[in-house]
Amino acid sequence: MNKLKTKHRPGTGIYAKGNERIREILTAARTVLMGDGYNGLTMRAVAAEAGVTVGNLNYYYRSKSDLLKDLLEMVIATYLDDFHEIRAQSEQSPEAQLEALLSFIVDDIGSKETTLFFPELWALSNHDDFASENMHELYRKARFEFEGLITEINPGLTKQQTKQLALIVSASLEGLTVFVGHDKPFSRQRNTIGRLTIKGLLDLIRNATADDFAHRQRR
Amino acid sequence: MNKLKTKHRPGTGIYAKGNERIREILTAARTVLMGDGYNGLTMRAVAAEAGVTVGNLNYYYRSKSDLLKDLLEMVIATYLDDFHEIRAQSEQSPEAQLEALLSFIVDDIGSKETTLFFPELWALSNHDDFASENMHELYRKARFEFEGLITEINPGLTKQQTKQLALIVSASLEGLTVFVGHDKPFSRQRNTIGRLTIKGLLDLIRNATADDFAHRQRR
Amino acid sequence: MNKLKTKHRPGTGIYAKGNERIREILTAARTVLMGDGYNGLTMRAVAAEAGVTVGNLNYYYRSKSDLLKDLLEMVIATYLDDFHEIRAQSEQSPEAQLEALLSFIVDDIGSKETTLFFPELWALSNHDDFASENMHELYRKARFEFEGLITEINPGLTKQQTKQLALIVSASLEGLTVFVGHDKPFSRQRNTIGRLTIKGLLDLIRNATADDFAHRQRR
Amino acid sequence: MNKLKTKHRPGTGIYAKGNERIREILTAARTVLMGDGYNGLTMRAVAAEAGVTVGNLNYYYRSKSDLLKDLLEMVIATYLDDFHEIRAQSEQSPEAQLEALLSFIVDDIGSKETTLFFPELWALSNHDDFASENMHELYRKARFEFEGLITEINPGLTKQQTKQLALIVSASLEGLTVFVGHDKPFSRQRNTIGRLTIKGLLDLIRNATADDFAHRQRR
DNA sequence: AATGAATGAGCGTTCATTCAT
DNA sequence: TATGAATGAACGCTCATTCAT
Repeated sequence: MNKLKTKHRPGTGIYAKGNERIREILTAARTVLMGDGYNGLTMRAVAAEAGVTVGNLNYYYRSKSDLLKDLLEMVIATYLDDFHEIRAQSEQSPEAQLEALLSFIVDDIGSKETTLFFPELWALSNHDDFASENMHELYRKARFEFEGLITEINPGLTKQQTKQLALIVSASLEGLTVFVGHDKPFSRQRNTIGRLTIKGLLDLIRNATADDFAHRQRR
Repeated sequence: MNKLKTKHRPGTGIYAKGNERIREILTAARTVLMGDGYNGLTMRAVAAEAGVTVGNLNYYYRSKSDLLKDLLEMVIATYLDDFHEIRAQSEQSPEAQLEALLSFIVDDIGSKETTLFFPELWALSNHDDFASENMHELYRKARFEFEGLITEINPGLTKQQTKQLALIVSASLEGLTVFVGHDKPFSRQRNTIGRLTIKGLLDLIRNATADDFAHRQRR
Repeated sequence: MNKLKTKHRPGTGIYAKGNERIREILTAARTVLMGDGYNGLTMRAVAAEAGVTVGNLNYYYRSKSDLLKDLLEMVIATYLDDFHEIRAQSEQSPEAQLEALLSFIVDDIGSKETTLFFPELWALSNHDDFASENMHELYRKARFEFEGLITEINPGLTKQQTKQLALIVSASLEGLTVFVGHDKPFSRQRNTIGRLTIKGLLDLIRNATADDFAHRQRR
Repeated sequence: MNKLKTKHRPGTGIYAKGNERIREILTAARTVLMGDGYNGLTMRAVAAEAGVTVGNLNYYYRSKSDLLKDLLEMVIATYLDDFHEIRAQSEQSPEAQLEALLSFIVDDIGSKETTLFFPELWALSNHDDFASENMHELYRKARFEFEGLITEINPGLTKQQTKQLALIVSASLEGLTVFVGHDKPFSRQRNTIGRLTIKGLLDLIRNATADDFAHRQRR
């Protein structure tokens, strides 16, 4: 299902050793990206972090852009994996399932990785098409999970209305990152704020009617 | 009131000519930052955009860091100015006032400047203390406007609860940037999604009780 | 007698104010040269030290080279002035007079100014003709003082032999700078070492015979 | 015995090719330093002289300071090597041995390399700790050679007195550099002046008594 | 699969100098 | 006299990338 189109140089990463190197390189790249931002993501820094020479890094990744692509795909794939796992575990009411899902996201926002990675991704997506496409694909898949549950909770909504609600749910939580993420000013209130945000979203989903989606004239 | 501590080289920008150059430089820097991201924000690029030599740019800004500081302060100050203007114009019910304020923010999210600037700021704030402090000061002042209105709408809330609601309001809207911002995949649905998000937030504010803020044990 | 051919821009330094500025600039330049070496002697550094703008500094000195020339001449002239003063005070035996003169030089070597200035001058003289000429003129004048006394002490020597002895006297003392100068490893033994060096030189002068100057074949 | 702690980038200069490049670079750096002084010692100039790109120069030497350190150590080590060779060859009387040693130094002062290098070193040592330390270490080792011979010539001296005489010997010769060095005003009289200086020093050593080192009150 | 060597462009910054006012 | 503004070259250094081995 995950047709991962890896960007490392064709003919490399064939044997176990090379394959492992690639994994080390990508992990190192993630570390560097989170630590110093995209600005600090240099081939040299990645090579040093991975304990590899610059020449060798360029053997696996012919260009920095290729490395970035694989890096983004790897990190994003990781988030999707986590996501699928969570959903599989739930066997409760749709509300409870959605709440659990959103709670998981709030918790995840508190992790260092997520707090540091996503802002880089958001910024990158404004200047890099590849980053933009992959990011939106990630969010699309995440919203897909929400949409199923939203339909169960409020079956009267049209497909598009459901999608719009899913978008709001996703965006509202993402917006918390900068404020309650790891080491952020309100990280200690993450739980309270997260739960309250989720409550508001669940209420919105439950009570939404066609009227709420009507086009209104701007004054 | 706005004690702007500019960072350009002391002794420069005194006459009209120099002062205007500084303005040109900052505008150019903003353009470059939004166009190519922080990564593309080089002294040479700014100088070229401003139609100035590198030497002259360094005459006004001794270091790139100083330039960035003034740039952030300028852009952030602009947002605060807009903000104060909006609030002054309202003489309606608190709900209507808050709705107007949030609608303004949603509209602003649709502007190219905001869509491109804030993700850079979020990313930067993870690696640069100055950016972090100024960003959070901006948001603090924005929330301050919300808090007054929230108190009027729901006077039963404690100070802290009000603050937490204001944070949720701010974060939920900011989160929309990546999805309904300028040239983003859902920018054409910005109005509908924005209004719906605002509705959910207003409902949350109206109906919030002390219970909603209670600490619940995590499993 | 001192036909100081100042190098500052013609037409400047005419009035008292400008003249004083020039003095301030030269003092500042000397401070910078001694503090940071010739390498640190930049127009900007001198201007800052003198409390003057770069533009104004270039008004007085059209080029860095002109400033350096005046600086060298000023500092060297100062040394010559000191020198003449010393000699005038002596009314003792030639040996005592010479000893007093050399003692003065040893003391002077201990001063921060001399310790820092002369090595710069020696290095400069290898790459800058002007510096070389002025330096050697200074030493020539210094040796001239020695030569008169040496002749009195040992009248049997030819003119050239006297000159050669004067050169040895001068060089031997200058060589101490790097070792017993201000803040140098042996600065605390400056007195003992200086006196012993002087003793050796006086003995050499007293006992020198024509034989000592004979050309001997190498190997 | 020579624990040369080279400062070039770790991981470089391993193969013959790289090692030779380093040698070329250091030679080029020496040439530039002697030709244009420390002031003219730029990375670009060294790279050009060595026939290497700036990038490649920085590959071997991460910083100019590292390059300077290796340069100083190399040149200084060369002088020490010469020194040790000379001493080994002598099997004559102590006076003759010392005279030979000092004659060698006088000859060396006449070489272009020494005439140009040492003044730079003296100036540098006033502003650069590394240069200062290495320079004084060089002189310390040189004096060590003298001290042994002085003790043989005049066994009645204390250790400290011997050391002071050695210092005078060293300083007196070094002081000649500026006057009788290569292309200096009195370079043609180097031999005569050198021999006479050496004679004075040998006499001083022979005749020195404890009295000469007594502390005398300054008037 | 991996190394060290090398390139050339570009980075932020400083410099001596010029100029209009 | 003196200022602030401006230039263009050069500085030390880092970068992504290439290449021979």
